[in-house]
Amino acid sequence: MLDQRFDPAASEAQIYQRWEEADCFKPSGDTSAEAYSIVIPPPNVTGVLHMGHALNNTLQDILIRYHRMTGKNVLWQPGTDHAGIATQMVVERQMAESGSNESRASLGREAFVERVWEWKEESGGQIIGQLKRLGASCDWSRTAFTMGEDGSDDDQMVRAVRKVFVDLYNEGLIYRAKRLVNWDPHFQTAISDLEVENKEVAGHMWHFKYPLAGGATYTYVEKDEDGNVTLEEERDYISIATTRPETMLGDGAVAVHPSDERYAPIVGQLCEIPVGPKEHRRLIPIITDEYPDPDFGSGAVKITGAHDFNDYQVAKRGNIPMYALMDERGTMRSDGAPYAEVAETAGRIARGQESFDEAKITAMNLVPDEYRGLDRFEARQRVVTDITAEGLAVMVADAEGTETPLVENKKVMQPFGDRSGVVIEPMLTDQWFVDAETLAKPAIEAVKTGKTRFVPENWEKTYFNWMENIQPWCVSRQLWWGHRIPAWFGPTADKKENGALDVYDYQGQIFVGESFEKVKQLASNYYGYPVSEAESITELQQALFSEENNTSEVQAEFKFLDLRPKSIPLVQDPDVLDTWFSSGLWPFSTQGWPDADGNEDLKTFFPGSVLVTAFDIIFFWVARMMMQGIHFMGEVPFKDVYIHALVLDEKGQKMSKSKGNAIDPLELIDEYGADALRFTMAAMAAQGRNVRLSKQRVEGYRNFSTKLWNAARFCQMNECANWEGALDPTTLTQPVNQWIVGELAKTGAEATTAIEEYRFDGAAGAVYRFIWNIFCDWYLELIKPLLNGEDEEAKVETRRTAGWVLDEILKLLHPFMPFVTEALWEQLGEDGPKRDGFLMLQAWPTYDEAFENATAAEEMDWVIDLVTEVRSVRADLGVSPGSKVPASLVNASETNTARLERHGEVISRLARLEGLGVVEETPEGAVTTVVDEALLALKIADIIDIGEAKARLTKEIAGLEKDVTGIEKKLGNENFVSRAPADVVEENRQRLADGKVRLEKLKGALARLAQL
RNA sequence: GGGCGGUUAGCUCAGCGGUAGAGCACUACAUUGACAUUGUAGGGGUCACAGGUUCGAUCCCUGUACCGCCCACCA
Repeated sequence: MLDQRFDPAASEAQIYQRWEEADCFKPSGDTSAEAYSIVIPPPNVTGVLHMGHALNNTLQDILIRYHRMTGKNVLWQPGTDHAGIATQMVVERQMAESGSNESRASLGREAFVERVWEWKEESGGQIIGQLKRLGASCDWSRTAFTMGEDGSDDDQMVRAVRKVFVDLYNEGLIYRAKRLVNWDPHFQTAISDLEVENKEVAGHMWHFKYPLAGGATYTYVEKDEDGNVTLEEERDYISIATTRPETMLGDGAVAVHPSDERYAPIVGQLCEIPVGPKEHRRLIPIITDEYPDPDFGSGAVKITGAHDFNDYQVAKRGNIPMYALMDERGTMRSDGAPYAEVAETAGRIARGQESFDEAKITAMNLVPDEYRGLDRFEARQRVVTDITAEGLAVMVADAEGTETPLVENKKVMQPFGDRSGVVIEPMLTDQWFVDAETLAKPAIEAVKTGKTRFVPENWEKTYFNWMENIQPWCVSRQLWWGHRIPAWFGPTADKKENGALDVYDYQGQIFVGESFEKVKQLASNYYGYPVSEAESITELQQALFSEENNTSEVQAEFKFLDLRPKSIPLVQDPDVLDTWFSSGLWPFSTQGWPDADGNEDLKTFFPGSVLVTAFDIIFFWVARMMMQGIHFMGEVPFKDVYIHALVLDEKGQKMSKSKGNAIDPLELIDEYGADALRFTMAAMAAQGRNVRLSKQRVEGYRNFSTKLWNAARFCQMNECANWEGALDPTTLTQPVNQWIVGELAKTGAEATTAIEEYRFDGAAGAVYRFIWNIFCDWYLELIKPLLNGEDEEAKVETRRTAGWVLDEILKLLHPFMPFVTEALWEQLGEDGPKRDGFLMLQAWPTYDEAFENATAAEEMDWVIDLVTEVRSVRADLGVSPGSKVPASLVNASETNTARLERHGEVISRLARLEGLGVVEETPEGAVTTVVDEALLALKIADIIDIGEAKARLTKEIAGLEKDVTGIEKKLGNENFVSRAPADVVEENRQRLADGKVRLEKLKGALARLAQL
């Protein structure tokens, strides 16, 4: 006998364990069956399950369980992501909080990475355990990790990443370049555009005067739209607006639009940056460029190529030097020569008296001595203060004529690191870039031609928009935790005819290969000398300088001539790859690529059937998988991309720990069970919307599972449970049984279609309604008389049908509520013939047309309508619920007379009636109502308020009259009759006829009431 | 500035060219009879606004207003 209710806390883990031990999650291996595969979006290895995961993985598990039941060879590929920045951050924070003196720096690279591996081993199982609690039926024996087992050279995952890097490099699709990139001063690494969040913050716009060189002046003229002069004055300066005064120190020019007549007289002249020691004021040229907007601000823009993305473009176009001002922590540089000296050089460059190259500019630190080492925001304040003190701020007069510096308070968009939260600084650095534009082209094409389909479709637009405007992808990170870039730097060297080398710098030459062994070959061919691996530049320097190697004279710094070294030292790039670089390979790297022996799985399970993810990582992940998948596999990585909503709190806010509004899915599982949470996720997963989660909703679905449990309990008590074999609907004789199997078939079809179309809410809703509103509310009530009756044949048939329908219900509900359904499947099976294995491995139900019996459906609808009508009348007229009311059906048709004979007992029972039969005359003292063609008479006139009964009828008549009038009007409209589809017209005629008949009867009933 | 989406019952949301729906909440009644994590009945909506297309619009089109989100370089 089943317990009173299902206890998720006690059962779920145990059921899960038995599935797992029985290898239920593994692919069937039946290669004759269609393959169905999904790769899990790998959660951060050290992460914890949040509501987004709960939704994401519930939907995947529904698909996986459904397709597994349909007999496919199903793989749900699990795994975790090493999550470079996030994990490194966690471990660093732990060390800081532990109170020990250890830090990343103190440990050094090797020990620190070792520590992260330890942390991965320690906490990496947590999220997987949590996914198991949710019921995720992944094949855990294949659990993958984006860094492989141990990150060693021969690890398959590592080899996959290296091969991709090397191949792309050799194809010219990965290159190293000095570019302006987003720099995170907190983590001290470059990050990609996507990892930057632009936020609007309160800022200021300062206006400063850049005096013309040598006190030159010009006539500044402003005109309105009609060309009338509105301002004309002599000026000895050009006015500049900036939100970032500290970057003035690195200005290389002032730019104006070529069409801007105001500044035409001074284009080509020099002006002075109004900051820094007076005696070393730096001069910069006034140039023209298309970039400045003459209508914005003063129309003149300072150009700081090394600290602003727009300025960078202008500087590149105009060959303007880009002076870097900050170090990797975002503080003002304090390296290099004293300011006076550097400013002098810069001056000569500006006047065209000295040539320059990239290396030279990079080495120049133009931060005045007194600002060196300052934090960038502190420096900003100092610059503003100093300029203002000198009277070079643009002044504005108030109403009383008092002049104050012009400082506009305005909202400015500022870039923040999505992980660090600090202001991102554009920095000129050497980084590795992927030519995303080239890779994007076939990825765009694949979606255009439908090889990959977005569901819902509208996300294609988002995808196209981003892909068509894609920028080079910066893939190098100055972190320690991640895939080390397989590139080695060696000295730039010329080979001389005598076989000796002239070496010009330490690491100008790049060798890319999958291992040092391969690179060694490349490099020794290149140099004509053996090569060795050095740990660092220092080591490399020492090697080059060492006596035994250096047979030459050192002519100048960085130059070694006539070198005949025993070996040439190479240093591996210290940087690691962007996490998404390896995540992008996930669909095939998890299937054994690039190894030949991995190809069976690869053939079977690649491409994936569908990728299930939220829209916030379309760019980060989906796009990258598309690009890398198509490039390396020659095929799209998945056929469908199902984009689901974000989980928000009840108020529609994004859940986050910091806001404190996060609901922990594990707490919900503890409280209501995984099934309830899963069903909530499915029911709320309407396409293209956000999911607002409330506990109440989860509680409601927990109640649903209890409802099912009790229905099963009822079946069990009545010996309905667990009958063997299939059910042949054509052998059924009882209308109620014929009807329920038809309703079940409809539900099955509805649920199946909905799942196939990724309408999880539709599928969940269909099953929910069938179970609660049809099976429990009606069917179980309707069969009670049969189960308790004398007719043995009918009893057997009913037990059999009820038990069979219940089993079918368990199958249909299983993908949504795997635990309670599996528990019922098992426990119901205990009394009868043994179950044929786990529910989760049963075949998904399909039903042919024989299950639908229209006659039985009409009959049972009539029964239900009749009962409902009586209940409604009774409730409205205040008849006490317990009392039995004498009732009869007046002038019923033959059909309904027969129906009443069959179902009179159950109708009487459900509607609390007695003496129910068919009569020809309306009995005395009866209140009547209309059911179908007949009048239903209830002998309650003496116990109710006649006024209320009248009111009830009057209201119904009024409503019906409104309907009838509306339809009459419609049918009176010639255009409607002639243009509307025939079936719609016919339907309306029928409704009108039915309505009129009913109306007449209701009016008759009201008249009769009036006589009482 | 560009793009996407939303506006339907008190709340959260489905629906979608032809009778406006669900869950929760609310109201009334019901308790030995599978289930109070329950049952029965009920109240509640000019489907944001304005035009248009159509025999017919909550649904399609155009515009307006608010509300979200994403992308974007205005110093």
